[in-house]
Amino acid sequence: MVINIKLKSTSAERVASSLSGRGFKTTRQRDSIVRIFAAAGQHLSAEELYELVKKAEPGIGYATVYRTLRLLSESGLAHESRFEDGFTRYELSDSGSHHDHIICTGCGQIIEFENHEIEKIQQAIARKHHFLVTNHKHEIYGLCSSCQRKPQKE
Amino acid sequence: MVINIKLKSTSAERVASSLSGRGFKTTRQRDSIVRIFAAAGQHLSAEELYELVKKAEPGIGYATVYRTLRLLSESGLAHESRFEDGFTRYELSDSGSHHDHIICTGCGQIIEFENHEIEKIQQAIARKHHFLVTNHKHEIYGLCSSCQRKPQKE
DNA sequence: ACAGTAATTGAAAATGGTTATCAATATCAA
DNA sequence: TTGATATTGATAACCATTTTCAATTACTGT
Repeated sequence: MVINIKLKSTSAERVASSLSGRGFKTTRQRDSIVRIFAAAGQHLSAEELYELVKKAEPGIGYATVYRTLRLLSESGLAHESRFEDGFTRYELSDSGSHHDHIICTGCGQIIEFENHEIEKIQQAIARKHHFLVTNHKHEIYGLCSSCQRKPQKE
Repeated sequence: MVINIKLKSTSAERVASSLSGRGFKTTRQRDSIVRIFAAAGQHLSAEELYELVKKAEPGIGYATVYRTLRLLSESGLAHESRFEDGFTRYELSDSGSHHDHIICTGCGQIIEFENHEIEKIQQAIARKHHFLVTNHKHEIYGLCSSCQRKPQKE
C-alpha cells in the first residue's frame, strides 16, 4: 500500500501551473529553466541561470533564459533587482512577501531581511509627500563577518 | 563703498578647488561641467548633463562628461545612483549627509528623504547578521499626488 | 615667457548586459 | 492530424558607458 499525501506543491510545480493557467505554452525549455531556478536557490543572474540550465538542456539559447526570466517577472512569479554590481538578479517570489537585501561587497553573498517597522516609517514618509507607494527597494551594502577579516581587493 | 562679504563658496567653487587640491588639472571643460551641474539641480543623468553642457561648451565630448562625472564620484564630490529607469543619475554631494529617494514612476520626479530611525534599525539588522555596513540604498517607488490623478501609460 | 612632461580632450570604436529579429520548430485546440 | 499561433535558437541590434589613441592643453621648473 502506498500512502502518498502531497503536502504542498514544489515551487517549480506552482510556477509551471501558474504559467499554463495564464495561457502560456508549456515547453521543455521553460520547464527546465523553472525547475533549475527553483532548485538553485535565490538571486541568480540570467547568465548564472543560463550556465546551470545548459547542463540539463545543452542546446538552450541565451535569449530563452532572458525571455523566461522576463516572463516570470512580468507574471509576478519572480522578482528582479538590479544590484550595484551591474547586473540584474532574479529570485522566485514566494507568496508575495516582500523582502530586502544585505549584500556583502567582499564575497557577493546576499542575505534577505524584512522589517515591518521600516515599512511603516516608509509609508509615513511617503504620505508626508503625498505619494502612493507601489514598490520599494532597500539594500544594505557592507562586509560579512568573514570578509571583515580578509584583506580587500584593490 | 562696496561691501562684499563672501559668506560661503558656491558648490561649483567648492568642487573646483577640491579637485585642483587633489592634483587634478583645471580645464575649461571640467569647469563648465561642474558649474552647470551645480546650477542645474540634482539627479542628472550623464546624457542630461551632456545636453546642458553642450550649450555652453559646444565642442564637448560625451566621454568628457562621463569622465568628469566618474572623477567627481570617485573623489566623493558627487554621488551616483542607479535607478530602475535604467541609467545612472548623479548629484553633487553636500557635506557628506546621506539621503535616500522617493521616485515617482509617473513623471520621474525625485524627492529626497532622510530618516534617522530607519538608519538605526538598519544598523541593528546588519549587526544581527554580523555585517559591517559601508553603504546603503533605499528607494521608494510610487506615484506623486498629481500623477495619482492622471491615467497611467500603458 | 618657454619648454618639457604628463594629463586631458574629442572622436570613434569597443564593451557588455540585455532585447529584437526571423526563419524553423513545437505546442495546443479543434 | 492539422492548422493557427507561440516559442525557440542564432545572431544582429541596442544602448549606456568605457576605452583607445593621437592631438591638444595645463602645469612645473627654469
